[in-house]
Amino acid sequence: MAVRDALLALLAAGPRHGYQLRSEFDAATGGAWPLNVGQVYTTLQRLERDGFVEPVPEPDDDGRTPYRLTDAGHRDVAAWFDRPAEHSMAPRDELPMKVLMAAATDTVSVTELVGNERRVAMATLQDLTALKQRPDADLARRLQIDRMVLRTEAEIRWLDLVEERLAVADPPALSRRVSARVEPNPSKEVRS
Amino acid sequence: MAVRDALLALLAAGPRHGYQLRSEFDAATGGAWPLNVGQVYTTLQRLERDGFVEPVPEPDDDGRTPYRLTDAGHRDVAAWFDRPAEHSMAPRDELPMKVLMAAATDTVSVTELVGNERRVAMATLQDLTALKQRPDADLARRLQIDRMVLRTEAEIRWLDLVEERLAVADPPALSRRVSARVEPNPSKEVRS
DNA sequence: CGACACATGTAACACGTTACATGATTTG
DNA sequence: CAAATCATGTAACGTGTTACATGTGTCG
Repeated sequence: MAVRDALLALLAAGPRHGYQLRSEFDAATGGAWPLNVGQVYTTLQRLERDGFVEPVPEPDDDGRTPYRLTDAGHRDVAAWFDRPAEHSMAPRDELPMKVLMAAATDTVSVTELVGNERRVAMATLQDLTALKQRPDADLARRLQIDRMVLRTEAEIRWLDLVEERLAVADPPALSRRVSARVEPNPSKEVRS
Repeated sequence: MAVRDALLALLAAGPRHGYQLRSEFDAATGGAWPLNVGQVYTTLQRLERDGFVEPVPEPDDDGRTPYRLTDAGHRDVAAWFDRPAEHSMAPRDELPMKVLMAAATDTVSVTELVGNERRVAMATLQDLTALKQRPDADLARRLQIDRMVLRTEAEIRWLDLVEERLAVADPPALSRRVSARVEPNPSKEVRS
């Protein structure tokens, strides 16, 4: 619900029309994650359907109809800002998913996978520091770059950890095989 | 496409039927992110529609019909494992979204928001280290906990950075138009 | 004039997710 | 027997996302 929440947040500063929301969103996020204008209108419709926004009764001078928050909308924005962001257990992320599946299925070499990922991550790190050097970036952009740097460093350290714990029984094979190898593998798991 | 990819990866180890995939998924991810069985069947249908899996011609001894990868499916899994995980610019994440929107709209105190988030993050950190102590966790679970620890630490450092850069012109006001109260917001329970 | 930004929308689809319906089999 | 687990599926919804249609105003 990222887009939804973001639009509500922007509307908390006052009535806006669709196109305006798009440009303010771009400005706020520093241009990363370009937002398709159509999505703004779609989301706006859905928000109206759910009673969080409403069109301003009297249209603009130029026929544009700005939207404003309803009371419910205001409450929703406030709640969103108050509620701390979810630090999900995040196995949904692609990287841990890959690592766990590689470890579980034994169809790919975990060490190779980890090695690749680490190499890519370190390259990313270099790109990021290069980006940070350039002075043309605005504040939002720079903050996001910093976040990516910290995140990538954490990811690399995690990959080290994974290797440390999983590399034990993994042969240093060069060629990977992803093939159907049937193996009676009755794993029972008890949910906590 | 996390679920989709994960199921394909599991099927790379050999034909499986729906229920089996669910339990293996749970086992592989250590039980975090419980997967609704229905979703397995839904995803399986979509995968069949797209030509990545197919039901095994001869049903099981007990009438269950396992699915297996097609050639396209095998190629897809291999490609998934080969392709390094997307390190997205990730402004879609809730935390940076909140911070950037707060900074952009000036309807909430950024410092308060950052303070809250940091407090929550540090509480999470404590919960996580407590969880790590317990010996009942399997490998997958422990790896994910470690990842969350590293990630949370990175997030905290980022919040420090944000404060450093944004706190300049931000008055220590207590209430704004959209309140950002500090509720008795004790250590949020980490999903166990 | 032609290109381009402004501005609004719709249709269609993908994926994730939950709730529900329905049975067979096992087990206390 | 009753409850739990195994097992399969469907219906419905929500958000994100893209492609497309359409029109106005502006500026070189």
